[in-house]
Amino acid sequence: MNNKKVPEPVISRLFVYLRELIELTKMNIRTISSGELGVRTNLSDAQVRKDLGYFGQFGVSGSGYDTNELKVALEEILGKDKTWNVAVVGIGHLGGALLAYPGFKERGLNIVAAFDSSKRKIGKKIKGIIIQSIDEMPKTVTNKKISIGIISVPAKVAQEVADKLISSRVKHILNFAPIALNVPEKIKLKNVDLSRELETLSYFLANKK
Amino acid sequence: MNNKKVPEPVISRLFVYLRELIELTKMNIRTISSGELGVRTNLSDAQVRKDLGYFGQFGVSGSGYDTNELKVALEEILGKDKTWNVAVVGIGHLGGALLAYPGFKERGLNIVAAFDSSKRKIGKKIKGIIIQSIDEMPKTVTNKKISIGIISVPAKVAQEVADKLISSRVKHILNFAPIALNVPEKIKLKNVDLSRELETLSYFLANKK
DNA sequence: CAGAGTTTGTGCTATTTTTCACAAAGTATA
DNA sequence: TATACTTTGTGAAAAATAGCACAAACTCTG
Ligand SMILES: NC(=O)c1ccc[n+]([C@@H]2O[C@H](COP(=O)([O-])OP(=O)(O)OC[C@H]3O[C@@H](n4cnc5c(N)ncnc54)[C@H](O)[C@@H]3O)[C@@H](O)[C@H]2O)c1
Ligand SMILES: NC(=O)c1ccc[n+]([C@@H]2O[C@H](COP(=O)([O-])OP(=O)(O)OC[C@H]3O[C@@H](n4cnc5c(N)ncnc54)[C@H](O)[C@@H]3O)[C@@H](O)[C@H]2O)c1
Repeated sequence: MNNKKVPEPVISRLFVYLRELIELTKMNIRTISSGELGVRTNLSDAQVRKDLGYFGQFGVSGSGYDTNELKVALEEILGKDKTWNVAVVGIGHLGGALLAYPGFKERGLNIVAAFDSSKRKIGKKIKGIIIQSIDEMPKTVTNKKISIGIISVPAKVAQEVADKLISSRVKHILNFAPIALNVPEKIKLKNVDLSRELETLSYFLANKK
Repeated sequence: MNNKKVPEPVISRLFVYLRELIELTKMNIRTISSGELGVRTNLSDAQVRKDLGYFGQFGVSGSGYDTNELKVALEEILGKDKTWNVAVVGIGHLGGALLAYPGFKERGLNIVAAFDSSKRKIGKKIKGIIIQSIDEMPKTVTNKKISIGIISVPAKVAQEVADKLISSRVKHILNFAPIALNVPEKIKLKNVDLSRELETLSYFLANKK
């Protein structure tokens, strides 16, 4: 165990290990080596060990990691014993897909509120959640203890939606709009830029050797 | 201009610069400094200049970059003069959202085919595209010159879908299923793991200082 | 056109992240 | 219990990425 701050890529990979460990325990596989875990996650054995090394010593020389023990340890480290409430803003194609996805809840991320500006949509119920007007955001965020906001509105209104989320006291934001948002230091902002991912692939087509 | 290989994060950012330059030219802003471009994209001025430096010298000391000139140069570098054909496999919530998104076409990424395994869906038409059976993939990929495949099927069938795409001669893959896929070296694979993005945010909630 | 002010391009430095590589600690076998 | 494996944990090296800082190049102003 060391005390250095943990790089974000490490955190991100821990979720991948955890996901795999959940599968392994379901399959009743009791131990796994860093090498095998690496194969299953497309990462190197050294990477697996180094990542875990940020949080302690979980393995046994010669045999590897106890899958259940490591799973429990990672759940603890990653806060998987807790659940978090999430709001989605912009219930269009993407927002609707997010609302419909059961995988978030399975991972302790409960979408408990949905907001949109369209008169046609407000009041409609999707997957048990009533779409609300933006005006109700501050009240709802407080009442429902929402800590994460997802932005899936068009780019040109994304900044104002971000500001509204922040003034409503959401802690962190996941943004799908293809635009750079400005948020205060303390707010953790993650961007998912789908066009950019696809475009990057197209670059390799255009510049193939 | 230097000859070193271009890091992928650089490529990715060039698309962000380009997007901004398109806005700037629309707004009839003729020149922009690296500093200002950095502010607009949440990047440092040095980063902007370094990134551009991989491809040449585009700026003018004392005044900055000609927006239109740089836009044209980036379009050339990034292959934006060409268009690419894309197939989506798995027309569920997410696949449907991707099909409906007009932004891809605007960026030269044409979704020209959709595949699903569900009898209920095959034959149905979404946004002008008829959903086909997986069996038709090899023929369609060839006929429609599809070079990128998007995987939006459940994780447990994602590998077989990837294999099918590859044997159908798709060049690169964008994968939304939360699982590590194995693909040949020459295939560029990008993963978008939405749960992981959200979970990473929840980590910072669980471990806030 | 001289002097003040801007901004680029880039070598160098710093930081972050990954990989290497091996002693130490365990397991398995007989 | 000895011997041959296997696998961990981790410093130290390497690679990848980002940031600094400044001479050189250009603009602007009076
Ligand atoms: N759908 C995709 O596959 C895709 C791909 C890449 C990027 N994106 C990005 O994701 C975002 C959402 O995409 P989408 O396809 O779901 O768009 P969409 O048009 O289907 O949905 C946008 C929704 O936001 C709502 N909205 C508009 N202004 C609002 C406001 N001020 N407050 C609250 N709600 C508001 C609209 O009523 C609509 O329901 C966009 O920024 C888009 O660029 C989407
Ligand atoms: N929707 C989300 O917000 C979200 C979030 C995170 C991750 N994901 C991931 O994205 C993927 C798609 O999610 P979704 O919500 O669209 O799921 P979905 O269930 O709505 O759609 C999946 C589609 O794939 C089709 N399918 C199943 N097996 C197939 C096969 N062998 N060949 C072709 N098509 C097949 C199904 O018929 C269905 O239409 C999943 O891997 C999911 O884990 C989705």
